[in-house]
Amino acid sequence: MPELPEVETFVRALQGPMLGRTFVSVIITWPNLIRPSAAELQKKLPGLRVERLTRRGKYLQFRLSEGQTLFIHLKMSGSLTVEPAEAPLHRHVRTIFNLDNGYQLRFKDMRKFGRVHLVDDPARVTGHLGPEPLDPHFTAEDFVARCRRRSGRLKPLLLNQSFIAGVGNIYADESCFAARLHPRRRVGTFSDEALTRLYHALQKNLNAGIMLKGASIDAVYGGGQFQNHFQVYGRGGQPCPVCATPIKRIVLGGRSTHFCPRCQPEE
DNA sequence: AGTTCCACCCGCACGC
DNA sequence: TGCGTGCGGGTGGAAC
Repeated sequence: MPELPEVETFVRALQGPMLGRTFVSVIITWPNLIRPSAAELQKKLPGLRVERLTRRGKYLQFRLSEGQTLFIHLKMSGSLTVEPAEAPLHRHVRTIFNLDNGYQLRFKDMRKFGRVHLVDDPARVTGHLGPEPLDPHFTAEDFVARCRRRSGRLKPLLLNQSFIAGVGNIYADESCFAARLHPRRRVGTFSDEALTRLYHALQKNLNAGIMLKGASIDAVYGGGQFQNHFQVYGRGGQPCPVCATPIKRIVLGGRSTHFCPRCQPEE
């Protein structure tokens, strides 16, 4: 379910319980999620220690001893908890990582879209990702230049992880609204100024999401508060907070898309 | 001849 | 019962 801010929230919550811990064993109840294979994870992971826990795009990245890296992608419905081994097990837990202190890292994923990767070369998993939108080295000029090399429609481009990493459906819609750009327009039709507005809108919304511990829009992930600050996402038919025109909902690139037809004119 | 774009689709649960 | 929907993204064929 998470986008960048929600994944970041998981990373921060898990750092305390996970840093310095050593994996003891792995229990796999749904092998299809594991890459390269369930057998390989069970063979290689025991004895490896968590040295760093970070995020790259929407991946959680566990830097392990012996140069190994564990990636977890939560996709639409995944979540992670650290619980005592004796705590009741939820039926949607797909992978259980036993730790050296009697606790377990539990990967729960109702829809089974998530992925677990254990690799020696991180680039095999995240090498295709575009820049981090909140990286201070990634400037507005970089963003505009990147846009100038593309020809597609705006929103599908923002959702393309090889164009920019970590942006999903909510933050794309909210950022297009904040920058007053129609999500279906071709990116080449926007001025440098418009794209610079979008760059700042993305940073502002992603940072707000992180501050509020992400958005909780269903029962799978709770605790975040960003859903209370949506301007357009999920608000089809309701008045635009700026001009009171009803928010439109369309399908774009296969995803529901929300915008104000007056604040975000097409052409 | 690549490269880019876009619809489709992958389990599952929930609400109308 | 049935259908539409979903905080993602890989795939493959179509279109530049």
